[in-house]
Amino acid sequence: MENYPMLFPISNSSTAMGSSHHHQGLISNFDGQSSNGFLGLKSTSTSTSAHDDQNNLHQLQKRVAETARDNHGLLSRGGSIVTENHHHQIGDSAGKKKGEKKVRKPRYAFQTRSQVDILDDGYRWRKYGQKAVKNNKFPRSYYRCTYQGCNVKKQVQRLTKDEGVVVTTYEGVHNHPIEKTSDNFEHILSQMQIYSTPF
DNA sequence: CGAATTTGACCAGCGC
DNA sequence: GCGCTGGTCAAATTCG
Repeated sequence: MENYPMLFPISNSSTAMGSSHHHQGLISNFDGQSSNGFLGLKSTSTSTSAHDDQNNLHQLQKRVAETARDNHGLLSRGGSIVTENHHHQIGDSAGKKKGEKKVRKPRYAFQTRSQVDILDDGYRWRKYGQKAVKNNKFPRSYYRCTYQGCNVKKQVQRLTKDEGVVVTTYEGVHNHPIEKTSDNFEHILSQMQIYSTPF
């Protein structure tokens, strides 16, 4: 597709997981189990169609929640990041070794309000797949970090309704510095502050 | 010309 | 065991 110009950088950058400040979106409300937990910023439509969206999201949550409970400690209520251990050996190709077949990789999911699917977090991603999910008219995109040895995967899914809501799920941890610089929203903000500092 | 996308096929896990 | 859903690969294509 054509690359959309970044209207406004999403502040999901920073150190991703580890930031004490809360993000906009959140998907990890299993212990809280609040109905509007992951829909905090998104007003739940009174329409019954909203059920589909939630259902779809529910699946994602379910998986994440499952492992989240396992880790327990990693999941902080109110936090915007959830961890999930996933098992997969087919992919990665020549990445895994013997022994760890059921290696569960941590998965971090969070929701963001954005018009574009591609959230630039400073890393280089290569799309390796796109699948349509049921109950969702929008396809889910699968990305992978292009850094050698970095098997970090990312998938982006948006809700059928409210295309403004995008669910991004990170899998793995980057073991390399960010290529891009001065892309941090905070960094830009800082500069903006400098420029916008009244005297 | 090289790298990133696109898109269909293929495969594994799960439910019935 | 079969079929569905989700996830990945890989060839072809496009983009820079």
